[in-house]
Amino acid sequence: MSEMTVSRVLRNRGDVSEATRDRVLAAAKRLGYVPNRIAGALASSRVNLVAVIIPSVSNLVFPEVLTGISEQLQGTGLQPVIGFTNYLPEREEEVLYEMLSWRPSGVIIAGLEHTAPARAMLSNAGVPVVEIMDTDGEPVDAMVGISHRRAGREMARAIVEQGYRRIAFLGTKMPLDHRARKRFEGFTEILAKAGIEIADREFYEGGSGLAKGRQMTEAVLRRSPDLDFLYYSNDMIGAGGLLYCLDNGIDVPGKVGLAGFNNVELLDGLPMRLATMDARRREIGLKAAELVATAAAEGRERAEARIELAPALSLGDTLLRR
Amino acid sequence: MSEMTVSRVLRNRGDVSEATRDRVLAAAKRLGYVPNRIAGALASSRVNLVAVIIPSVSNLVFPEVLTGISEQLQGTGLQPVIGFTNYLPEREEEVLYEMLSWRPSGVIIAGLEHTAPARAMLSNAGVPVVEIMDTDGEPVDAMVGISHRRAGREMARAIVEQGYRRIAFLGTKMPLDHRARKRFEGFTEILAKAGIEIADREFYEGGSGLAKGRQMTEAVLRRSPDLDFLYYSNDMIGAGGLLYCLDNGIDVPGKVGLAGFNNVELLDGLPMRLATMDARRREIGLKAAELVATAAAEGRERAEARIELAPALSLGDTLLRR
DNA sequence: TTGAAAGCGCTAACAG
DNA sequence: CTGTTAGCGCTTTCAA
Repeated sequence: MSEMTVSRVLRNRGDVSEATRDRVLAAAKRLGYVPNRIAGALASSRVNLVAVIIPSVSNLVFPEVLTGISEQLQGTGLQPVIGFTNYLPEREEEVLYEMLSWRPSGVIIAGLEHTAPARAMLSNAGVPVVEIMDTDGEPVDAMVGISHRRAGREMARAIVEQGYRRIAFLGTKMPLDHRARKRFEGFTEILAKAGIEIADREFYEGGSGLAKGRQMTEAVLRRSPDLDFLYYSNDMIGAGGLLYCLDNGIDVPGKVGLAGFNNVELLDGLPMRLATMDARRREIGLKAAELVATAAAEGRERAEARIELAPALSLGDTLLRR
Repeated sequence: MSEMTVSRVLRNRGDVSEATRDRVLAAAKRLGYVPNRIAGALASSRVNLVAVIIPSVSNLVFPEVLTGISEQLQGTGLQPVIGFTNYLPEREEEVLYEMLSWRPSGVIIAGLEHTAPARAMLSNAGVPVVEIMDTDGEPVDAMVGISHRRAGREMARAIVEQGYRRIAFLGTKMPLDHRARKRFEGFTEILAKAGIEIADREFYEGGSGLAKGRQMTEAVLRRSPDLDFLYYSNDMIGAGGLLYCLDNGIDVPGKVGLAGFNNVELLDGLPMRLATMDARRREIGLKAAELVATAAAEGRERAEARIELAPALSLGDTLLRR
């Protein structure tokens, strides 16, 4: 029997007689044969891999996106391959180069901001590229996400409507985090329209966590005791802030209102529900994977879509009318 | 100039004159050339990929392991490629097959329990295989982790020593989660030696989170109001339980002591520090990656090591002498 | 339904 | 320091 016949059986392609097929399968199993996709890919110029490039996996944000991607890719024959950038543009460039050298069937990459060489690689990749999470900008090919500017604006509107006036922002140092920056910009834009200026701000570096939220909250309230609202760049530090306030007998949301961002499900179950905004992470993953899978299946070189999901505001118990 | 010279420049191999090198690099950059690793790998039978197979990334446990792996692999020229099994043995088998078909330079896989075909694939892979997280069992090649039986035993000892007697276990349904099961076994073993039987138990399915911890705690305390200790299978549900107790005026650790597992840093900052046990996740990732990298660099087909790290008990504020 | 030949884009090995 | 030749393990294409 020729290797050709074996190849046909293993790929379920072309016509092979039952008898031959069974013999091949039996032999493959007995020998523990695992086909060499490297050779297969080279010969067919088809690779069943989708490159997924995200900043990190400790952020609580990305696991859900990945879940969506995995789920959607099930059954398409495509496999996600994940790479991490640690929020470093140069690292992103390296990872992208590395992944493209494997000629994946598509690329899903977080954010719209990339170095010039990275953008060049993406537009020359010859496969569908979906930029995710953010829609405030121009994608190389397709994008799926929410507008973080809008998210910031909507939260600001809700806060102003409830009568809060002495408002502080607490979040990451932003040069690296474009999405947090855009939320901040949208946020201050609406405040400005209402004649309000950010009363104080507090930034942190390193991992977020409840403890970090406590520290920051203590620091900012000590510095500006008259604050009546704290807007956090994520739920984790927001939850820390909430716990700090409760521990210290600070009336929430009467004396101080609080809001976070992301709608982290893990945190349901806090003493109060933190006001937050759902970033639609899972849906972003699902949709991005669908775009890639469809385009790849049709042999298109681009996905070409712009999908903006609406961030969903939830007021919880910490942003109430007083 | 021959393609061979180009290849040499791009791989930094062999002697090439400065002038030629510069010309090649310039041309590569200008053309946006990205080498085809598929062809390269086929020709050289060298693949700079390390397969990393873990259950999921929403577990809070695995992100840290991945961080350790990524970190250690930096600079070795090796790249981790991650696959998810969702705790399903059949899925693990598929993912493993898929990954091995790319002929990675090494495999890092969570757990010691695999289907027979999966074990066969691992032992025939011809590359170093490191099984991580758990050391209670026989590895195919190498293993790095903690003994979950021992972790359960040590926690039980600490609890018994503090005089607790009416002890409940709260955790996942265990058929899928071997490590939780082993902790439970170690735990009950020590209790039995002290003449104590588990007073109650409560299991859950689906994602863990604070809310789940609250529900379970309420349910178990309602059913068995005389409990004096709750041992949770992870910190997240433990934290939920803690918040429940505090909200309901239950004296912790006076009336009820609490302990979790994992030492999730994110949760530092709760009103009380939960007793827990550090599973040494980051170090496991670091060590596993080091084993693979070393073996791969030396061209060995096996890593052959058994590294058991000691789980570190921290008593926090919820497992105090009363 | 099966087989034979050619070649995917690169690198090992050797020659110049 | 640079070039040539062969071939990695498959799939495509065409012939039988």
